Amino acid sequence: MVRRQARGRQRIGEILDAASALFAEAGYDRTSTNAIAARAGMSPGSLYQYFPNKQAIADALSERLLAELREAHAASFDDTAVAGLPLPDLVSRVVDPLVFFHVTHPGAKVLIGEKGQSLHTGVTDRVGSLLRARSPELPDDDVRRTSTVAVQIVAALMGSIVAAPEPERAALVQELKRALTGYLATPADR
Amino acid sequence: MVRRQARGRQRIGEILDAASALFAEAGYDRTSTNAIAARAGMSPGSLYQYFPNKQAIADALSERLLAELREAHAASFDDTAVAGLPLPDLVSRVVDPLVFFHVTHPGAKVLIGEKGQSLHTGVTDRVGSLLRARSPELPDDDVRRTSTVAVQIVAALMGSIVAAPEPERAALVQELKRALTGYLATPADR
Amino acid sequence: MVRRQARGRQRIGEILDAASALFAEAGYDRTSTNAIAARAGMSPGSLYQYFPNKQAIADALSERLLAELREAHAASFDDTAVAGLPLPDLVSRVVDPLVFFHVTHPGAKVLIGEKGQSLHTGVTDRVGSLLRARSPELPDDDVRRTSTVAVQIVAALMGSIVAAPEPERAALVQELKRALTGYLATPADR
Amino acid sequence: MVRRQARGRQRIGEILDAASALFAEAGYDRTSTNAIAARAGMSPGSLYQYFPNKQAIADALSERLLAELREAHAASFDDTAVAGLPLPDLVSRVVDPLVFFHVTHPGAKVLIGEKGQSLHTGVTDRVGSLLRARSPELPDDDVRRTSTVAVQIVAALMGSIVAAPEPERAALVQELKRALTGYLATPADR
DNA sequence: CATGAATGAGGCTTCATTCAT
DNA sequence: CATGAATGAAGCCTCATTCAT
Repeated sequence: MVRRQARGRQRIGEILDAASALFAEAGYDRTSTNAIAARAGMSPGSLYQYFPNKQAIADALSERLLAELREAHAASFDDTAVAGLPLPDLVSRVVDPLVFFHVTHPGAKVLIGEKGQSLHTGVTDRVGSLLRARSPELPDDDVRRTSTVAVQIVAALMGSIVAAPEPERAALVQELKRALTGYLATPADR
Repeated sequence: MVRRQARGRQRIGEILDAASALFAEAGYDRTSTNAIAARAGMSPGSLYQYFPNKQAIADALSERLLAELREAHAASFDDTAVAGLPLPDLVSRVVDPLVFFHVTHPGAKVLIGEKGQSLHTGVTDRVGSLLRARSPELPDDDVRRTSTVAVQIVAALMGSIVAAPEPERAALVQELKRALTGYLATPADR
Repeated sequence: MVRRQARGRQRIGEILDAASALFAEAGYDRTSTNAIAARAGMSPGSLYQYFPNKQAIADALSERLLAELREAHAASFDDTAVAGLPLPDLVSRVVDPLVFFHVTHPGAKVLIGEKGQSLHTGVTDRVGSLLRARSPELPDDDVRRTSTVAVQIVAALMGSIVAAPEPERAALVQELKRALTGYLATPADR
Repeated sequence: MVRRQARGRQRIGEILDAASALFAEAGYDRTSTNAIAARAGMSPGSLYQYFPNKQAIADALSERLLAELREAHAASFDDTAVAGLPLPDLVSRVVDPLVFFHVTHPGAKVLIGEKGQSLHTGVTDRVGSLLRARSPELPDDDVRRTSTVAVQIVAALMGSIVAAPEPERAALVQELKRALTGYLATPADR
């Protein structure tokens, strides 16, 4: 029965892989559940053994992406050591795995940035806690707003970055870092 | 026959108004052409007299939005006088009408930011020419890249700005300006 | 434009005819909307131009059947002259057109008898008003109960009657009349 | 292997219990075999070990209901002593256990009354033999017809009876008895 | 040129049934 | 015999587009 569960997990993974690829290619609305099932090598009925409806697939995909993202970031630095880093270094430590992640998971760019989808929320929270660690005196509202803006900037540029061929990609990543650094270094008021 | 053309232009305008409203409410995919026709007070058949298919409506809407946007910006400053402005002032002169425009035309936020749609391209070109005016010595590639990034930042935040209720909206606009100022003020290299 | 409406009414009629036949053959659940459309000589999409969903077709069919039934009964006697009739005659005047009606509209037997469907309610109300006319002193609850029971008896036997070939059919109609006469002639209490 | 068979019988019973409950809740068509299996605490595959298809479950359930019904009736009186009873007493002796049975087995009301399902046939035969015992001189056709009609009347009203809350239920049972007594007491001809 | 009925492919989802384990 | 994942046809309904009037 442990085999059963392992098999189930694998099939869920296949579904999410297929959905990720198709969402990346055509977006959520234009991706049919039958197409996801076909790409995952199963029948439509099987897909519905694992997910109750199309939205649930997107949700689960968001969850998985978020988890993988957390893992990737955890490998890049630990939150406690963050307060002392110079801003450009911090930005690089955050952005680089993020870019790698998105290049590796092109499906992410469709889900991230859509409010209410858990990935977006999760990433924003994570960035918020980083900001909080660096600026403990900042009001909660400002932390939330700044992290939201930062995440949206990243999300906005990520599409171009992922789509760009390699020489240009690096340049765009530079630009993203410049934008974030410039944004976060600029005093909030005035 | 001049009357004919005037009538046609008006009907096209009605279609675009309807499409704009519906795209804003539900997005492109979830807006049906029949709904657009109904909102525009005409039959589906009539709609197809003016547009060959759904995408053409979105394209025409993008064109019209771009034209209106140009007009709005032209009223805010003239390109030739831009070189001397301090950066924060320039940003405000660009961003404020843009925000006003998007608040007034909520449909724009669905179309802007989608690559290949003419609005996006047009706005990027326009920003590029502003950059060029301020930094004549910058390589073409850098101008293009910087303007693309700037436009994407604006597009990314515009959604939240339009959606936010007024006290928060102003705060988000501040953040957008901070982001742009910070980005453009930060030296490209290093 | 009057032609348009006439055409629409006709197509609605065709849909109801088709639904009636199929409901009679297989019942509501086993009748597909695509089958109704096909039998009505139109595409599934056209059907949905006239009805928002499957249940609405059944409802409209019930309404139409009820109206036709009212007409048939109105031709058989007028309510005001009913009080003086001997019970067997009254029963015949009610039952005969009903039987003719059901033989002519086999779809009716699926809809009648299902509580909450308007035909059933309508017929019960009508029978109730007949009872009320004959026995003005009867409590409301008894009128309702008696008419409900009478209608259910008719509905229950109608299936066999419609299904039976002619010599047997007449015999069953006799039985139905006997049942109703016996029921209504028997004093309620004791 | 006796254990085997005992186990099998028990599982069949569980399936029929589950089916009975679900048929009562939603009807035959709207009850899925998977739901039956789940309610019976087994897998779909196991269910199909005992029944070749969905209809066979309904058939077996009808058989079982009929057997239980026979048992209930046998406890209420014996056929040989029936000839001498006054009609109202006979009706009560038949109807009361029937009502109790249906209240106890709500699933029965979906199956009874559907021609060709064995429960209906069985009940009709039983009533026929009662009639035959009381009126030995009656032609076979009349016996069959009368018992069919009587059973259909019972079946028709049973739905309302089972569905009604208690004060109303008793009243409806009274009505049912009145209907049967009236029907059977009324001379067949003229 | 307007109309709106008509089309039919296709989307999401369910479910009776089978089969590998 | 049990399990439950797998199947795939089919059901209800939508919608971009066309065409007769």
